[in-house]
Amino acid sequence: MDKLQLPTLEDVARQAQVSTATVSRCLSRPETVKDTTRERVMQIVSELGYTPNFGAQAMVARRTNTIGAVIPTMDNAIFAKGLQAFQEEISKQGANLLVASSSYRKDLEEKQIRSLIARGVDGLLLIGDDRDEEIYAYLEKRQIPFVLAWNYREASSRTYVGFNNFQASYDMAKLVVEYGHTHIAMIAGITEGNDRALDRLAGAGEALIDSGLPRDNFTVTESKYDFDAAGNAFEKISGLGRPPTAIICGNDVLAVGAILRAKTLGIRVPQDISITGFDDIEISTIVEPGVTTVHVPHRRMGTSAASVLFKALQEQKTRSRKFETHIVKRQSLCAPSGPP
Amino acid sequence: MDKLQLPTLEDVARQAQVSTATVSRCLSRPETVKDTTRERVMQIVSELGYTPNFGAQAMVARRTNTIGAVIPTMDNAIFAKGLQAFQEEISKQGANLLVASSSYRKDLEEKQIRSLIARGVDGLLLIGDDRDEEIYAYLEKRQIPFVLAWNYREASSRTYVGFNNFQASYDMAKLVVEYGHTHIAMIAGITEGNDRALDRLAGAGEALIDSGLPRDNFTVTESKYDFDAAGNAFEKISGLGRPPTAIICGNDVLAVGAILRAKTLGIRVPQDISITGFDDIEISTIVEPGVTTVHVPHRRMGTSAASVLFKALQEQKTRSRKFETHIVKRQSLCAPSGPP
DNA sequence: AAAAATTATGTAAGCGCTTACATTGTGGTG
DNA sequence: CACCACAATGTAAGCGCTTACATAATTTTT
Repeated sequence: MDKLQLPTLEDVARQAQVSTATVSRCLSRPETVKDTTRERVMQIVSELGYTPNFGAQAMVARRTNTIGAVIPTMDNAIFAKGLQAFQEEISKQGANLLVASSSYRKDLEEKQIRSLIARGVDGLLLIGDDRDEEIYAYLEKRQIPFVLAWNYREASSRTYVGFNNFQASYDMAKLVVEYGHTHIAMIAGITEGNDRALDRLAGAGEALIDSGLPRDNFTVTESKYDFDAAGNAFEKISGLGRPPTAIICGNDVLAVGAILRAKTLGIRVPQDISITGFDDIEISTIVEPGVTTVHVPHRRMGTSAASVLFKALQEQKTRSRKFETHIVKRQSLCAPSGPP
Repeated sequence: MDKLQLPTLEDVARQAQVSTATVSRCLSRPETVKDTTRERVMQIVSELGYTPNFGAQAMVARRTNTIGAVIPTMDNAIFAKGLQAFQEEISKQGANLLVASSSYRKDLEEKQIRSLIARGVDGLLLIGDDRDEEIYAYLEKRQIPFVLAWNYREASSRTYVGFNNFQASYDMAKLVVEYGHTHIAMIAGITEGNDRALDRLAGAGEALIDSGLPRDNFTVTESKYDFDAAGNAFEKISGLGRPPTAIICGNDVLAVGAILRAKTLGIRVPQDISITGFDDIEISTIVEPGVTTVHVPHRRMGTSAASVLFKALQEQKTRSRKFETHIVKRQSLCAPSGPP
């Protein structure tokens, strides 16, 4: 069977005995058409099950009412919550969301961005800001409004909707020090192409230096965001000659992965070693001990990203939006139990 | 500043001193153009940063290379994993994914489906099959290929890519009975508009009847998919005159919610009461005790849904694809500890 | 080397819609 | 009742692209 021939504006016009212009007006600005005519037209429209052709409409309107989003992965509670909220807001505004994922790979992300633009998205949601200048230039050139989410930078001409990863991580590290820890490790996310991971690493590092701890007391490992990889990183760290008394993790997945492995190894958290997380996703409350972590307002951030983007679409200008984070204390962090 | 005037095919053609047809061919079927010409054209294309206009292309090609998906929510590991895999496959095929969520509401789902179709999606991914006949008629009329995922029905003309929720739940209930439980409750998902939840409820019910248990020994509560609601359901059940010794939960979120509340109430799982889940999402392995649950191959299902859809797009016919599930035994289910 | 076959390119007709502008209809004014 | 203002509708020119078909260039065949 052939691709069905859908009814066109002209079909409606013919049957309603009016011109295509009138039908078009009935649909887009009904108040400009006489009541009796409009009723007759709309009758035919629904009779025929007419729906305007998207391509044609997009072509002449020069917009698609579609927003694109490129996120590292959907399969991760960190982005899922925010993205869901983003989508809801988009939908509320009568637009649609085109999603692509980059698997945390710069090259793939660039490909996805270009693809979404070729698909005619009106605006873009991107995560973080670590990408080639060339991409920004392209975005600029094509005049595509975009917002950078999940991070925030004070002095920047770009539009951010997020929080200060550096500061939040700094605060967490300071807290760990306040608890009395002097030998600290960090399991960071892969920092390559991930400004959030890098900022969190840098923030923690600076806090420890500011606290006067010798550099040697701070060990850093990078790990992929999965339980097993984090577990391996934990195992390596805990096997060190003089293991740290606390591990700051770049996010909750890493923290939970570390805790799970600790259990396997018979290491008690937090008595033997403290562990902290970042993001405050669900699993942090489920694992035992609960993870002391940085709470991030995922949903509000997603919703806000959408509204900022819409504002950019209507007016020309936008302003960044900064969210505050705070530390949620659970059980995975406590004071070190003295020298072994 | 005005909307930037992007370069068109004609701009490229003029600068490369060829016709628009040649430029178009360079882009779509490069092998039909002489090497020297093609190189000259491509040079200009990249110089101008030309990207074909989506609307125009879609209009004449009568396809958008876009697949739509309407899922209950992205903010839930159940769909996130599968959707991510679905998206990856779509992307591999050079198409894009348009996502919408229905919040488990039939009316919203219908709206989203219509909206996606108006946006010109070439095919659709839908979850389950409980929706008005009218929608199927519409899909049929517009000849939009679609697959129904996360469920599977033997005798149906529609295309399913999923598993037998009824059977899987039946098996789980049978297992619970085998362990020796005779008083059993179920915390089901909201079954209204959710065939998976309904099938799981029905499957468990039938298993208990087949096992010869009196109907009165089986209590059913429906609950939203969140920890707190599930916790409330658990509390209600555990407060009954003669509480059941096992609770079969419609999915893992419900099971974990129940376990969490049990802890709060000082009820031991599984010693005092056994709890089972469904879906085998991450949290089932993290919570203590680990949840005995039905493992579902989320990623394979997502990938498969995409390929089935592409096959539908190319040829006309598709076949459903059934996945097998199996029970993963963890610690939340054990034999009842004898009469209280 | 001319004819035939093959390859490369150009011409132009749409695809379905919106909208500026032109035309026609309607009712109010002097 | 001629004239004007305004409302309702129609006409037709694109929007940027693909592609069938026509034409020109090149290679193969005899």
